[in-house]
Amino acid sequence: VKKSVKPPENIAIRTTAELAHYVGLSRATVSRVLNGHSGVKAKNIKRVMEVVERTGFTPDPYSNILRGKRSATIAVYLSSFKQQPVVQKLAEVVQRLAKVGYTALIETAENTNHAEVTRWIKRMRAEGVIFVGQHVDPLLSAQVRELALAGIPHVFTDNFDDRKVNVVTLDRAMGLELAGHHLLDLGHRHIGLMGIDGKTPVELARVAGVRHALEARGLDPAQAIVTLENPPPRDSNMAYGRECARRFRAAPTMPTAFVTLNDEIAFGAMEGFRALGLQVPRDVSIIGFNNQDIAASASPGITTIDAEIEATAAAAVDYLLSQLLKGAVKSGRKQLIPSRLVIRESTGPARA
Amino acid sequence: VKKSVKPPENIAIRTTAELAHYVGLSRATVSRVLNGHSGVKAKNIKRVMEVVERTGFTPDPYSNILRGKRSATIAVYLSSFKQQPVVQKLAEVVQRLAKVGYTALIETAENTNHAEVTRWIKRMRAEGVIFVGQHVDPLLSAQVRELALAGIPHVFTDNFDDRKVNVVTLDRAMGLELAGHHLLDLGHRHIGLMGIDGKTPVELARVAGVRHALEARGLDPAQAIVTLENPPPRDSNMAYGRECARRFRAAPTMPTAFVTLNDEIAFGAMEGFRALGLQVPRDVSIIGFNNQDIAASASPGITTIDAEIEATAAAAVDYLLSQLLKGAVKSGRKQLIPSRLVIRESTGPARA
DNA sequence: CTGAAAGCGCTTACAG
DNA sequence: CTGAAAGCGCTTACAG
Repeated sequence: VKKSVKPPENIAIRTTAELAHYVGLSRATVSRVLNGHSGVKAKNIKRVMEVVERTGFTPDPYSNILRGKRSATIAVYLSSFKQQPVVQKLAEVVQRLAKVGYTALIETAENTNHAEVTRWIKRMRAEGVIFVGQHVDPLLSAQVRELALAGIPHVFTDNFDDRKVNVVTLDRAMGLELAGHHLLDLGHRHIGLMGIDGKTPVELARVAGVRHALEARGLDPAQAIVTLENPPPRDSNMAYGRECARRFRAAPTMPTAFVTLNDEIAFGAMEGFRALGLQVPRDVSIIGFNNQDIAASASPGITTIDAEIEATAAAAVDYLLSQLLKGAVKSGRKQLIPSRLVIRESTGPARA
Repeated sequence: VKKSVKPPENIAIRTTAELAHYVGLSRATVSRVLNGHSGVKAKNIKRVMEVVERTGFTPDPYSNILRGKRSATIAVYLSSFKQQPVVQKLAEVVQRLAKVGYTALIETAENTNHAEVTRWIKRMRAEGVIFVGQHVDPLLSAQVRELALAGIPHVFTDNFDDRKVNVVTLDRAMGLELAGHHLLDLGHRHIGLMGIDGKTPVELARVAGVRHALEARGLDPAQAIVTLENPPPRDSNMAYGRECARRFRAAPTMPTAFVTLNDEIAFGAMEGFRALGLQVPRDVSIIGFNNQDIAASASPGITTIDAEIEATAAAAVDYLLSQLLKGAVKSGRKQLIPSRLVIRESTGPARA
């Protein structure tokens, strides 16, 4: 064992072989020190660690992956980069994965064909997949099944229309039910819907939430829920809200309260009603959805249902990790994240 | 060479060795086919490709990285996940990298110590780094220098206060200069600043932009630029804008036009002035910054300076790639992305 | 035109 | 307590 000369500060150690040579030990022993194995002379541990700390040497992760170590990598497949909430959820997921030592590999439906998802995931040796955003391609079902066969677990963070798929998503029905009760408590008896006209499962769940609240009070949903016969086109959310306000005002039954698809529509509606001489919440109450910045910043602040992006991302990541930990690939598990109503100033007592 | 039996559809081929065995050839030949090398019998090419296509086999990337192939990986280091524009720029960067075959590895200053950035990048074998968001830690300078020594190129997508560092960022001074000229064209002679009170280099550049516009018309900036002696605290941008409006209204000199730090402040200011009985743009003109959704959706639409997030991300990625391509690590390069004024309805002729 | 062998960097039985 | 050797999956000189 030759004494190591006091080295220059900028010495670069790139491999365990170099490190071993430098400290006058074998690669095996150096590796043992690096991995904290017992049965190495204290003197040698010290000698190795001193150099490691000084040079910042870290073993090449790729050789270990090659040897069969897990890649510590999770694929995140986005519906799109263009949508604000999707990107926000992505950020949350990436962050949570990082905290438990996983690196996220990100891909979009915009770049890759849905049919290639599986191949991409396998090629990258990802240990699991998280789907973020609204994925609609039914081909994805087959892909997910193929992944399961390959022992790769998955989870969707938004509704995906397939019984066999794992989904963690916000309980929107619950959110709307809370909104409904809140408005009923305030004495409202006619509730207008804005932007919730579609027939998608997600939107139907929202309507069902309002209906439940009404039925719980013995009210007739068919009579209490008011929709526009002729909703305007929806290019800009705010403009849509403004125009909805105008049309509701002109409609035969003008409700005293509204629930909306999102905060921007709610904001536009507030503006619209104000322009028509109505005051919020004195004359009209309005509830948003998502609890975006705008809901807190608007004046009056908008009562809204929180999107629970953090909780959803956390639950999705946790569920994926639990599959990974158990080495069990699950399917068909549905988890609903409870909704939360954030009460601000845009809702008030119904006018007598 | 043994004839391959018609295989079951779900055969799994995981390595070139398995593939070679399956088609009755050597790993070397299979590898040649996989990499499109010439000098393989057409019959054998066909035989291999047929199985590759059916099974979706892709060679393990990690073994190639181990052999010295580039990792096709770029580190993206964020200041924070909490800021909207940072996350947006991240999305743009990730997307652009993906398009040219690079995978982004994402890390935040929130999780990692600035002092560990270099180590993280080296450990992950990233080929380069993109810094996104406002990084303030001066320790980062040393890290970047260390990266350069290791042959790893970098670029910042936001101002970073170090001459030796590569930066691609929006020409904010130009944006404000355009805003200034626009307002002067409309006859305004007193321009109020909202949210641009700080003494940071970025904010000083903004003020300089307005000053240039004024000086180009022979006006005295000291007289034309109006600031609040007592700006309110800035917790919420919208609330800040509203309160600024109130204080300017009460101040000795009430400007006829305003430039603001961002669209939300502009929005709040519009609300604030409206609440005071002033109309936009009849009585007051207001210019935002960033061209966020809210600027387009507001009513009136907000004249604003586009943040050019896409152009900035594109230029940053391009610059990093060019370094990678040339194998040359550069330093001290500053690139300004030209600003663009988006004229909407919140600006109009100065009242006589 | 094809195959056997070497080698990328690491860790872990195995042998001492 | 330590080291020489094997092996992860791939590609590429080298030899035929």
